[in-house]
Amino acid sequence: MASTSTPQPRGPEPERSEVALGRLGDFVGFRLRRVQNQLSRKFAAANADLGLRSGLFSSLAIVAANPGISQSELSGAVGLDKSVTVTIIDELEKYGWAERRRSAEDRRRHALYVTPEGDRQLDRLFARMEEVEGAVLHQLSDAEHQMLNDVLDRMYDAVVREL
Amino acid sequence: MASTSTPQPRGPEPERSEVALGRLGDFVGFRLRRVQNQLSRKFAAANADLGLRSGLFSSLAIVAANPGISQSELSGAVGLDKSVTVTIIDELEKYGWAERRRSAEDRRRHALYVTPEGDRQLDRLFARMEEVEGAVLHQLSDAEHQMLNDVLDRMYDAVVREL
DNA sequence: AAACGATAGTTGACTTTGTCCACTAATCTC
DNA sequence: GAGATTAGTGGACAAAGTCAACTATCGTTT
Repeated sequence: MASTSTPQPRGPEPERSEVALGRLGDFVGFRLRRVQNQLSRKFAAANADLGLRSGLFSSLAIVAANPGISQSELSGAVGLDKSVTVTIIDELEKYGWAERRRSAEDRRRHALYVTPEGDRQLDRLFARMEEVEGAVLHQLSDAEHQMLNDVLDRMYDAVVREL
Repeated sequence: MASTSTPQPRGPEPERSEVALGRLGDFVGFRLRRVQNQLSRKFAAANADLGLRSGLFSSLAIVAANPGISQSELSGAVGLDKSVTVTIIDELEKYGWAERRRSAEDRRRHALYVTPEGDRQLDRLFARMEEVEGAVLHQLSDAEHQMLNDVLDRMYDAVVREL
């Protein structure tokens, strides 16, 4: 991947203006989206040099945490379609960060594993992510941070359970 | 940090395939994305009958809260490109929910206004959004809800300020 | 063991969404 | 008035997700 030009994720700059939010400000979903948009924008900018496809990082992280996971399970965990997962694993293999191994018990399955090089890359990515989040989390006390994680987990459980 | 990452020795026991998050669980951005994805999915499903384009709802809400706002200002507020805003306003006008009026002072600008019908539609949409969020927020105490909003606002201010 | 349906992975067509660039009309500056 | 700037528009393009079909394996039924 030496010759291709790196795609630069740039977008409209976050505007600090005096626009009223109105009733929109009463909803958590709006605040959530706002923060999350900016965070992912920052993370993409920090990793623009690598030209990472979105979803690649989390997929790699999930595989690392679940050695031998199948592509279907990975799809479910990351929330992507199976077909998208295929192309992500393709890229991961191309980079040499992960590999497919046919499962011995069920030869339909591809058991996924992270390579040592993939582990190193993951370390780098996690470090960058920590850096990006650090500036934001610095605003929060430890208790608030903990509360936030806890609340978000409960919200996630609630919203997932009712589907 | 919350209680999520649990190293699982995945044995050949497919009781309930719980996927480990690993280090990913240490990041707020991940949790944020997770919850927000599910929430917006639910909201889209609740409004599938209307075939709403994404961003249309928030645009309408912003116009309602800022009568006479220009398209550029709206773009900045919602975080979309100007060209995208154009097509959104096109749709809003087609539905009869909003309208462009040429500004008298600056004839380049389109001052945007929500129609009475648009206001009624907005009421319906806000009601649905409340319904969608209600199931999730029900998990939270009032104090937690308040703290969540406060924390998210501070995070947003922090991430916006450093650009 | 042959046949059936179900599952894992793959591929390709299609839609949606966002980004970028060029063009116009109007405004502002000098 | 000339030239630069801004608001809005249109179109080309790329990234990303959805969907349906297809192959190969597996499990179960008969």
